Amino acid sequence: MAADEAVWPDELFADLDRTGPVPLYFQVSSRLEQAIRSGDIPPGARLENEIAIGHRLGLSRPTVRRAIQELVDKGLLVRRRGIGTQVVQGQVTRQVELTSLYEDLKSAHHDPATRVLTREVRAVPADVAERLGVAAGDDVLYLRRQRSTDGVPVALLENWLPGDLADISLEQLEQQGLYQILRSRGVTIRVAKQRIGARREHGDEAELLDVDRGGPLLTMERVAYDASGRAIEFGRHCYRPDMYSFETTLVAK
Amino acid sequence: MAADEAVWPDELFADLDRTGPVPLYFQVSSRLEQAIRSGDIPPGARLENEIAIGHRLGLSRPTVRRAIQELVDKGLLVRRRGIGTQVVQGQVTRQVELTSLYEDLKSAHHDPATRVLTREVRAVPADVAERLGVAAGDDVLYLRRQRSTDGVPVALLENWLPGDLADISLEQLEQQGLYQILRSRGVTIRVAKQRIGARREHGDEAELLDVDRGGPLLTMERVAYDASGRAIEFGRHCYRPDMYSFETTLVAK
DNA sequence: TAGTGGTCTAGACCACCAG
DNA sequence: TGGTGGTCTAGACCACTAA
Repeated sequence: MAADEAVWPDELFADLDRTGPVPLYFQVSSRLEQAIRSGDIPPGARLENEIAIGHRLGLSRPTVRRAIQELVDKGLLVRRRGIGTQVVQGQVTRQVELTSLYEDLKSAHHDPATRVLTREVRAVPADVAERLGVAAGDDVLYLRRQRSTDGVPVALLENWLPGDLADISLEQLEQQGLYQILRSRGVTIRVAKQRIGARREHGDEAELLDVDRGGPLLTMERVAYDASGRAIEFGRHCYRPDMYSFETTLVAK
Repeated sequence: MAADEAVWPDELFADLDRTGPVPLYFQVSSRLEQAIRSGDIPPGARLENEIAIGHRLGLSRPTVRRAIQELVDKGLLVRRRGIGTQVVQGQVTRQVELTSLYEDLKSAHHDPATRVLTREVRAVPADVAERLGVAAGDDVLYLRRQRSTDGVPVALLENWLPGDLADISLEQLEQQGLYQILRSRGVTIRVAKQRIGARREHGDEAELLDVDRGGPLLTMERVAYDASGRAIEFGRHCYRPDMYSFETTLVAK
């Protein structure tokens, strides 16, 4: 065994649950991720080889491989043929995930609040109809919300949803994120396509976001689709750049 | 066979190369991707089940599964247990990939050009030293470049590289992207962590980017690591928001 | 009930890299 | 030369969905 080989506590993986609904590869990868993020397995440490890990845990190599692959995709591990698998150097950061801003802020231990500025059913604008895949002139639900965290305005959110989702209540919107509401209605977002850019403030945005007139804003446009490929939501958001930015980890294929 | 079942031309997959270095799953996924992007397999079409595809192509199910998974991860296909695999609705967009801006622009059939504003070895600033993981006061290569496409300035790129990469020539920098130069030296980027934001123009940026004084700029900071986890490059870039934005496809796990 | 994808096994051969 | 990850096979059982 090499000197820099990681030898994690056996008990960390001793109690795999083979009867429950949680996949074995997920149990392994999530515990391994926790061990890395907590520093129990330090940056630069080498893992045992895949077959040895499998033997140690009583798992086949493909299952171990899949667990490791999860963390490679997250940018926590690096694999090199002929060398082995290592924990990456550098501090680990959170991924851009398919969650709403509300959940983003909540998981960062802030106190998010939503103020609904507009909620009405109206005819869909032409540019939105195209992105949402609905017929021109169809009724859609239009939302405009102001999102704050710890009392400071962070974002202005404009959203358009197909007419059959128009019965989302104002109370719900003030207490939950949009994606959370959709999930509770059995609508699950599977794919989203988004574009991040910047532009100058205009209209009432300076007042609502408490920024300088004509100052810079970070913008995001997104179309979200459910499992059947149907467009569920089109959003056009703008953020206070001193309060919010997008983090991503990219992994070469 | 269901009415909406996709039956792609057999000849599209008839000539799999089992001897060459290209993995079978990659041959399948790339041809399938092309068929989807070209519209030969239309949005909403259902694929055959995995075992049938495997039998048709003479491949085992895990190999077919992996090919399909590649396209699911790219947001081109959606899988549902008990239902099947479908091509997503909505136009397909390009992924944010681990390439440099130069290659981004070049692949979009534009004509990118680089003007090197500064290229010198200097002591590393404290904030950069931390991100690059080098000792305070170490010599690093500092680059400042102006990137244009079709004669219009698009971005200002500031980069810092460890001292042992300081012999990158000015001629190279004006003719290739930074990542391309690094690859030709055997340095391969494997993981990058980036943050996208916005801020106000300041200093000489208005002149160099041909934008209004104090106008909005799209910004990106990035640390890139090689396979061993060593930081290879720290970049601090700003973009003309009317000329550039970041597109991403997000897939729920 | 029949069909789908989700997971898992126990092997195999290969390409690449270090010593 | 020995060890590593990269790829591939040929099965198996299960959970979920639609008819």
